[in-house]
Amino acid sequence: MPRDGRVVRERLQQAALELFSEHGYDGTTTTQIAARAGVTERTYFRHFPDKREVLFATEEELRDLTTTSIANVPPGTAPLLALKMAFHGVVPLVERSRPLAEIRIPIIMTAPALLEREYAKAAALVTVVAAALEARGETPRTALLTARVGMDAFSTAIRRWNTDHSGDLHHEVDEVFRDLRSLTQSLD
Amino acid sequence: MPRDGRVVRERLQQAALELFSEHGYDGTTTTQIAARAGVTERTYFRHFPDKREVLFATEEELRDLTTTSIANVPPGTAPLLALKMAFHGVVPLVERSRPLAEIRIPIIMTAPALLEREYAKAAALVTVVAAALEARGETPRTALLTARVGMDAFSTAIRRWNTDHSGDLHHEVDEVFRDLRSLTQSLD
DNA sequence: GTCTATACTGAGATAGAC
DNA sequence: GTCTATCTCAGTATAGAC
Repeated sequence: MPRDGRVVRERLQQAALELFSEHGYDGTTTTQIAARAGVTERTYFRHFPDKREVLFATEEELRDLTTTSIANVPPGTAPLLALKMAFHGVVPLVERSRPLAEIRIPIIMTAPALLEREYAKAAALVTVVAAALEARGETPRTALLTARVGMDAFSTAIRRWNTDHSGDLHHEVDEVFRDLRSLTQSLD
Repeated sequence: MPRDGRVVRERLQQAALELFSEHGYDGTTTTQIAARAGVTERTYFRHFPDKREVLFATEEELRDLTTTSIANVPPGTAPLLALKMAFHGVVPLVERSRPLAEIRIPIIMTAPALLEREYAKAAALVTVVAAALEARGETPRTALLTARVGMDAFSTAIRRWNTDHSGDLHHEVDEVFRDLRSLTQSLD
């Protein structure tokens, strides 16, 4: 058995994907995941703090790229526009992740415990985005509202891109921000 | 021991509030909650599906009032404006709930497991709001985006109202929707 | 790596409310 | 008697302590 931590970690992730797909989340035990990866249950919990987290370890890359994308938008850009521009920089990562997402999402949808973790990850991302906006000089008030609305827009774009099987996520991002603009026109 | 289900349920909720405040969420067992309410642990799980849910049973009232408030907005009103108007109808309930919220929120903030449930409840509310908008004739696409953005606005207003100790939630609602309007101006 | 506490589940028995 | 709420008992799996 390889002792390389990264290898073990990836095997655990792969084993979890397989077992959750085969027997469902509730029908799979952490012992089974560990066994299929060739390690003990104790080793599983050294890599992931709980049974759910094995499915969410990919979020870090998204978080980091989002943060740097926001930081790279030219200074002085209005906050929501800055997010829209930054999201275009994140599109390639999301597009690359589609094959994995097509396995992950059906699993997550069937287990309330996993859905909760998904929402928590989204909330954590909003916090990170708000911090990135504050680093650009926005006030905490503006940063938080903008981060929430912006992440709504981006996740809505991704959702439409997935469900409508549309080819271009860039296009969906632009469209959802246009929708956002017209929705708020009615507030005058 | 009283066999009335409602009485037992409320005693479990009260016991949980007390014990979580005294010893924290992790420092409290479901057995202790049940014992303080004068029932067995098994009875606790008859009333609440898990240890967290005892703190979230009040959400139903908010959900129902939100739904009816949206339905009562005059037909033909633009969707985001309709939500803003509906939220003003929900304000009294939120204001009335403040004393309980002041006990609940500090507990929730200290336990990641409770935070996750809070996010899940918010997501469920977004789904309900989207359905209420669809019932008004909006397309699913518009309904979902509007529901997400609208609930962001409302929860941001409530958050500002709580942290700034401002007196009037109506005012915060109006202000956050004005903020939303000006944020999206930059998208042109 | 071992051991244990605790969250949670299922089946069947029992006790009040009507 | 019927129904529903609660209790008893026995167990599994997660997660954390040692």
